[in-house]
Amino acid sequence: MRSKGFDGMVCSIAGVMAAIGDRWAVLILRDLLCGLSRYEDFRHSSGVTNATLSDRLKHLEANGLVERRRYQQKPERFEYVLTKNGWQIGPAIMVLAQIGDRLDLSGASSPPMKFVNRKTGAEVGWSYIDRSTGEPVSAVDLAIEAGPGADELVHWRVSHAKARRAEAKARRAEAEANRAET
Amino acid sequence: MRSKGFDGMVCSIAGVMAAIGDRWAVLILRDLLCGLSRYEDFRHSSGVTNATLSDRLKHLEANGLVERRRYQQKPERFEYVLTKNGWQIGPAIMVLAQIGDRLDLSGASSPPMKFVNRKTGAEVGWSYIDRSTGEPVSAVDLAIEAGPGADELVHWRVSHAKARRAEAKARRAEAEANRAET
DNA sequence: TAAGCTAACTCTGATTATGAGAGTTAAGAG
DNA sequence: CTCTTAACTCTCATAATCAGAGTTAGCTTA
Repeated sequence: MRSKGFDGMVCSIAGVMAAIGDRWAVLILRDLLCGLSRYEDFRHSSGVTNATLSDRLKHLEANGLVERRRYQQKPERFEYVLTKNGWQIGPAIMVLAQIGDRLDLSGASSPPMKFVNRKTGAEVGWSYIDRSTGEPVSAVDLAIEAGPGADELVHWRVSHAKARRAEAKARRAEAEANRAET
Repeated sequence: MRSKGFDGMVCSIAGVMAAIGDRWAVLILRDLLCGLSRYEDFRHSSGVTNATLSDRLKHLEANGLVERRRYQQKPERFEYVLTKNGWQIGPAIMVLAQIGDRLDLSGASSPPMKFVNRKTGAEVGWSYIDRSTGEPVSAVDLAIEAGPGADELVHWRVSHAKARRAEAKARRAEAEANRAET
């Protein structure tokens, strides 16, 4: 894992990606969320190689997302379980799965996995919501702003993006004008 | 990108991760969602190196998430914008950001970015919802099942996970019994 | 007219990660 | 005494990444 450049970034997204590690780790997390817990489970489930799996488990452990613990002595055997923090990654995996289904990237013609309410059996999805009212919010109404923890780069990103959108709008207006002229 | 093993997997999560590419691509996607669009924007924003950025943009384009287009001639200059499919990745990035904030992985003491409703200014979050009723669903009620597109491996994963949970339960019961004995 | 500058790259060479698979350890099973 | 299982570690060839230099084409400033 070449995390150079990811360390020291002020960005929640970069932070989570660094904590996870790479795409193999995402598959391990998927398996952990399903309920798998052993080295050989992960190997069988995702086809990851020994060196990579071993490394990724250590990384997840070092980042507090996974806990390694002995489940038997004689011979010693270990399993891996999600920590409290590790469970927090769940929603990201679920959203990823549903995006994959929608964009038809699963490799199958219909969803290989589904998420259900274990009490009612109903299918579960997700939605943007207004944090104060709890009302659903449409994707088109979503805007990104600098938060209280923003550093200079984040401010640059947000304001520069605004400028880019303005430029694009101006170009569209000009193109429109040119078309009207002819 | 060593995508060996990711090709041919029947898994929506692996599919999206393969389409995205790696964590640098996630940062590029973040920037695109913010509104940045040019090569130098991405470089400045994420600190990615030339070779990697160039490669990642090509990969995203090849996977239909990003479109490269000329925005001026003399000299020729290009920009990158999200395609319709590319916009679908948005929720994943947002969820990732909010997880990072909650786990305090942003590198700052408070969120560097926030998501708001551009109409009302209210902060936007997300929630699990029941797909038929639209009611919110609690994370503890969420269960993963094999879907209609599941192949043998997915079925194995789901049923094996169930077995693992049963084993863990039995071990806990035994440990409980031992403790009661003494 | 020449030297700088900008945007969007490509190229190079040293370093680091990955994939495939063989080997290790410790214990129980046949 | 050999086989099997679980959880790894080791090796080596190959592929990806980093840092930074170079390229191209048309401005712009002196």
